[in-house]
Amino acid sequence: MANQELSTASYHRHEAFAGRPPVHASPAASLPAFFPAGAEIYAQGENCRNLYRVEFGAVRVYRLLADGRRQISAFHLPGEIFGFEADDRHHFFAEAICATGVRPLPLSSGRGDLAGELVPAVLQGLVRAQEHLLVLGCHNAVERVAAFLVDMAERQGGLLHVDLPMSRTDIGDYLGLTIETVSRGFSRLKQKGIIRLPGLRKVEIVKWQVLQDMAA
Amino acid sequence: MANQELSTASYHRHEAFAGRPPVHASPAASLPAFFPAGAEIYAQGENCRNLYRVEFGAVRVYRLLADGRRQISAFHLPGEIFGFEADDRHHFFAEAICATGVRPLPLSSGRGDLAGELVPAVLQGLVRAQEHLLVLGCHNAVERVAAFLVDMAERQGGLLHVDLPMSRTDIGDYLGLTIETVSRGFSRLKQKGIIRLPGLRKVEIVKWQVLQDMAA
DNA sequence: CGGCAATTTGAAGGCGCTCAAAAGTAGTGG
DNA sequence: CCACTACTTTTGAGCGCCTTCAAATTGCCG
Repeated sequence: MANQELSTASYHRHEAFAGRPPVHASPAASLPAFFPAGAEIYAQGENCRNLYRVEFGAVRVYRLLADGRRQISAFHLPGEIFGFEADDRHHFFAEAICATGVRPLPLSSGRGDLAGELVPAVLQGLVRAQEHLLVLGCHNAVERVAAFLVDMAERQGGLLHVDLPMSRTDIGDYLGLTIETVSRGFSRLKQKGIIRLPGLRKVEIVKWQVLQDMAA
Repeated sequence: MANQELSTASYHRHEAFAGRPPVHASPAASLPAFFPAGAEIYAQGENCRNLYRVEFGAVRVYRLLADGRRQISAFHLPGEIFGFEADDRHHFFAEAICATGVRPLPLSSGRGDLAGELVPAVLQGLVRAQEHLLVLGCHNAVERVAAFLVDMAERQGGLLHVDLPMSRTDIGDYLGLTIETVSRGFSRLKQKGIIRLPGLRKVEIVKWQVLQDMAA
């Protein structure tokens, strides 16, 4: 499980960033933090110190059950804010999927340009969670994979070439499926000519409309 | 599907309320509205006029797929606020499950005691959605039913006698199961002595700890 | 009591899971 | 540059849980 994502290669690729000044300077925001692949950003039970905005890379937010089952509740891509909690404790784990830069945001600055940015971010998180609920509650395996690809494509700017920073295991734990079933989903979509797989973690969407219809 | 819930009996039980003055008088809040069982509170695509707080009864919030599949994303019980959206349109349907009173709340009153109440309510909605995601993603049929009962019991004050205003169909569409599987889940729990079923829509929890452990 | 609808129970089939093995990739060292 | 190794991903076969279809039962109200 701790795998190639921890390799020195992917780490060093962005290592220089740690010393660079913040890109989007903001009076209220702290300096960005760098996390290598697999690194923990926060853990369940920890105090909430602040929120986070992804600068580059990708983050998985998940919960664990006593018997080891894992539910990834969300992936977060650059520009997205995560780390909201109802009280002052984290109820989830957050980890960098690949080499990732994250900017801590003040938790509840009474004033500041952030105040107007936070409520929409929470609402977007709620919308995403509800969309995900629909997928888990109503969709079969292939439809879930299709919905996942459509979502990732839209969040990467609507391009037809999608980069998946996460492993099949991550996708499985996100979609409530095993890695084998996820893999079969990809294969089925490829076999039907809906997508192509130029690389292990690259997807090219050939028939966008068909894919979107499957995701319903 | 439109069933006994629409019976005149359950309607008239609370009919007198419509003419009663608001219980929790608040300068910013409108008068409460009454909805008989099965009545639509708002529909997907409608403009968001306001939020709502349940005064009595119960509400189901759901989405429909083109082929008729339904995902109930949340039930709302007295005291809870619902109707949040990311933009000015409703993306869900909301219906009264039984005879229900609902108080419309101003959408974004810049000032007023409501302002401090809204953000926690959104966050609670987010927490609930994420908890539900965990259930749909990681739990089997019996565990889902157990989790549902635990949740309902806690939201009704932690009592061991739980009233379920919703039908098995509603529960199935909430848990991503068929009504038959939901029913078998109840039967299994009853057979194991974990719950008793004094009535069709009444549950008595006998072994709280066991039930809670199943729900993980 | 009789009729209707919801719920429960039963039997058979399908989809996804488990177990297992093969194929493909990336990184390391010769 | 190529072989070797460790890992992820893919593919295959059999099984189990949930769904589907069907019938029996229960509860509710006229």
